[in-house]
Amino acid sequence: MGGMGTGADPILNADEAASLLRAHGITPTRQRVAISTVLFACRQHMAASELFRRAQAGDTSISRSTVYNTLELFVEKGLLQELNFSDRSRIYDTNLASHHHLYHVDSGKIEDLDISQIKVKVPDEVLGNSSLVGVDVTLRVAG
Amino acid sequence: MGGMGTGADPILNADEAASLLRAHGITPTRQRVAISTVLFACRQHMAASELFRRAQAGDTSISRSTVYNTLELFVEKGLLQELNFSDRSRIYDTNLASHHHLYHVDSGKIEDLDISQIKVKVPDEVLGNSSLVGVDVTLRVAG
DNA sequence: GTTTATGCAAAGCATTTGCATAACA
DNA sequence: TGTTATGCAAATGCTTTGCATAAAC
Repeated sequence: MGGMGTGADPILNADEAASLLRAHGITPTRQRVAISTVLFACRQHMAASELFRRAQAGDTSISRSTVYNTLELFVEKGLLQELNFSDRSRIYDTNLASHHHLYHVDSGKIEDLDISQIKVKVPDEVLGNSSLVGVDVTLRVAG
Repeated sequence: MGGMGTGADPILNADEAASLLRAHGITPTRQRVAISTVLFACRQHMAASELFRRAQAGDTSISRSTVYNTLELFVEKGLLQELNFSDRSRIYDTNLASHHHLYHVDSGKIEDLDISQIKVKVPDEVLGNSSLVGVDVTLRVAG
């Protein structure tokens, strides 16, 4: 990865997770803490469905609805970013910084690229009357 | 759209569709011709599921499997491009040229951008040992 | 007559929904 | 008590699969 990050440590224990949630205006319930832990334990991109599976496997049993509700809440509160890969699943990213992606077509792995690593030039003409909300770049690579 | 295209006319009749298919090494069955017609009739991005619905609505009845098989075949034979938008559906593009996308976040509409309209600079370092297969840029715009 | 394409119905998978229960302030 | 969170089970939507039939060469 490109040496980015938000300054937070990659791994959280339960107490740290609770603080993080509170800091974002989220009531730290047992389930939300568990989800945060799974999410930030392995700093990587994770599908909602996979998170549900992992959460169930752990000691804290959590329902599907709660997982989906919670992830949505986390995005709303700025704790996560939702990605746009066509996996027919919701993919979340603990990396909050604006960044691009390197997609390994063979393995399906996704890596982050620092925003500064890719230069994109968008002429005003292409936007017309619309305003630019964001630029997503995905480099597809093989091997 | 950005004045691109592959030189083909936007609208096909049945005979033209059959020729197009043959030119790509595809046996022009009744169903495949019908699918091509729907696909190229409205030159735009279309989801597999929507194509299925439109095809059924038309005079030629086509099964789900045939639609999905055919779209896969068309991609394989270079008649279509499959896109990576996270709509939880397969989206196909009749525009074969390498190009980028303008995504209207409000309406969900997708527009094509000519490859020349966006300049992207990818330093060699970010690729490591992998080789670049493609660059996908999506501009998210509002309003 | 063998290969290739199509159709049908069911299964699979991720997500969403409605409503009842539980936790919390 | 009233609000907020969770759980369960069923429904939804799109895609995939297996196998039988039909069409093409």
